[in-house]
Amino acid sequence: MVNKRPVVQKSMIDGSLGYLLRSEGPLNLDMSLNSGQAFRWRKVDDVYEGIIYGKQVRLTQPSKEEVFVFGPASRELAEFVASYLALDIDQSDIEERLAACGSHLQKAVELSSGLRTLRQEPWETSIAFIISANNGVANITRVIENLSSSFGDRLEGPFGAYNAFPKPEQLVSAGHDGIWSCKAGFRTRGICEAAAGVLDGSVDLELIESRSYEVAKKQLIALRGIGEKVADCILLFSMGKYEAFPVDVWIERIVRLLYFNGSKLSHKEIRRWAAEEFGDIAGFANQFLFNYGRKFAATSLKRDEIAARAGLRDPDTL
DNA sequence: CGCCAGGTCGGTC
DNA sequence: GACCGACATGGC
Repeated sequence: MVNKRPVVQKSMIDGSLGYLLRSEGPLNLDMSLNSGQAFRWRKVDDVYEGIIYGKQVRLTQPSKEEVFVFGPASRELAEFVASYLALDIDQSDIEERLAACGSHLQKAVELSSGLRTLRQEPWETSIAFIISANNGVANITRVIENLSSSFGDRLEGPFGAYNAFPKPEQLVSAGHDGIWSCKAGFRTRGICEAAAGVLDGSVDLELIESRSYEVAKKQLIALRGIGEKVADCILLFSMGKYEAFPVDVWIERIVRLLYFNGSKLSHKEIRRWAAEEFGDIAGFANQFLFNYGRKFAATSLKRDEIAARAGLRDPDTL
């Protein structure tokens, strides 16, 4: 799955110095940064500004399989960016294998070719997806921003001041009230406990990452605010466990519609089905199916219409 | 007012 | 095991 190291070279675009990263296969930077995996990227024209490993970066996609990292980025940072974007993953191979899984996946891949599964930082990703529980993307983004501006380090970057995502000790000293004031709601307790655990060492995210998918998932689920779905998101988006298949409302809808004629199906059954169907690349399939499901929603394909398409009389069975 | 959002938890049966 | 209501918050 992982082939060559991505090519990183010093370069210049429109008079700006920086590094050019070459991707292994299709890449759609815009889609990859705005597909609900990451919550802190801001777009201005065709330039994306974000924070990777605490460093402020600006990216753009000058051509089909390239990313430009605006200077003054070091080679080391450029390589972090390449790793974050998972440019070393052979995306052509992934997309071909998924397309071979059937016409639905083929369409889903066609729709979102170049959608990468990012390799983010486990700590920030864990908190972000604890926040995601029964929440909308706009709200999740707002809470993460509130936490960062209230408790993260205020830093001067090459493109202006910015706030790093708070470290565990910063969230611990923020306390329950501090986190609550960031509008985290009932997820506050989970955030507090996760921060305390990581700080005192009883929760070791690196160690969890080094375990098998099954063991790592059990250890994550032991934490408050992390259930099956959130654990799978953390495992997939930050720990390279590509067999993880997070099942949320969107995945449930699209899987039921495309593969089960709209009939009811428990989340457990969906996970089992995905493991059977996609095996070690279920996580990539999940990303494409999720985008596919969201696309339906964007084109105002609501419950009734989905039901009609699936040939159902009762949209309530959806 | 209602329902929904990249769900989880602590009850029940 | 499985099902169910409560849970903060904001948008529509």
